[in-house]
Amino acid sequence: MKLSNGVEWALHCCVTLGQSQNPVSAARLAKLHGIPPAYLAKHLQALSQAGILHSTPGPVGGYALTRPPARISALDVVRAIDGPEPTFRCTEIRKRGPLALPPEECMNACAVSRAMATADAAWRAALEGVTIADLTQDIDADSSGTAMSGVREWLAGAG
Amino acid sequence: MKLSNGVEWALHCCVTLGQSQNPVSAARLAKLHGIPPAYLAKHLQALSQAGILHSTPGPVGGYALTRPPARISALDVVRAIDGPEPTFRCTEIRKRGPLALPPEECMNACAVSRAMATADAAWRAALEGVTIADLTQDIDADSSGTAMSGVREWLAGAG
DNA sequence: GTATCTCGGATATCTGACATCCACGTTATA
DNA sequence: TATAACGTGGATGTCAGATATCCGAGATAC
Repeated sequence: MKLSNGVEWALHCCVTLGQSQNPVSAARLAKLHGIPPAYLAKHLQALSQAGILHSTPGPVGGYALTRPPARISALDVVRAIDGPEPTFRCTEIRKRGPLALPPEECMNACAVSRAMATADAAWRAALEGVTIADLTQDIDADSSGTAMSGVREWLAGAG
Repeated sequence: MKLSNGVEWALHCCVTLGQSQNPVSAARLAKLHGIPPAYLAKHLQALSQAGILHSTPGPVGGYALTRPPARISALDVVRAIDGPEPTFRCTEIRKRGPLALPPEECMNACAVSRAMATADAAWRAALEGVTIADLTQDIDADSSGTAMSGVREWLAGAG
């Protein structure tokens, strides 16, 4: 099991966009983070379709957050990039083999599926409790308060 | 992100093995659950290497649990099948691009990585709280107490 | 009105999961 | 002792999804 690394890019991009009042193009976001521009564009599209980012076409266009960083959770970003499907998909083993259960006894999810779903819910709850604002603050604290001001300067400059 | 469906098979096989005092061959486990025998054998090998199952070669051989079902957690099985790697791998974005941080400021994990690791720990903790014995009891309750007796009968018979 | 910059969807490549098979060592039974 | 049954490990083929890229549609500034 592996999480798409696009999630990491998307989270960092949301943190960055929280530092800018003007739209930032996909190309500049890619250059700032040192990642492939064409591929990042695909993930930004997903964030846009999920309602996390607002895109403005034309010159001086780009992407911007649709709401304050404190109202965007890490779970929102993960769902947008990785999809809403749970990590575990039940194959309904109990309906197969010589001891297969009749469909009328399989109305609710099987015990294995329920246990995995509970763990999945715990994972999602933890992600829901972290916002882009939290991540921004933590990243700034890690750098002794220089990271975000550096980002703002870079965004203001020519890049 | 997707969890290998071998995890589902492995959990069901552990529940089944908990109902048998004698070793059960991979072929019979596959037939009972209606899944491909050759592929299941691969996963059973992983469970054996992880110390969850004990294998006995030769005729009347097969697999058996190494400890009581109450002492085998769902996390043990997931780790054996899916590997110990966390769901999120940090690409160290902060070391790339024009604002790359020097290595001496990257001694500890970045904020994004920490947030994902926390969620991952919550997921694993939830799985650790569920044992094979719990799953067995739940499956039996779902079937009004007929499922496990049916499994025991099938294992005792020729199959 | 035009040129330019942007997003958006369609397209190609490539890794890893899924699934299978076979030769080998081991063990119980005849 | 010979034989049959079983797990072990490696090699192999197949396929979905992630990775990576390109070009057309649309909007804005000049």
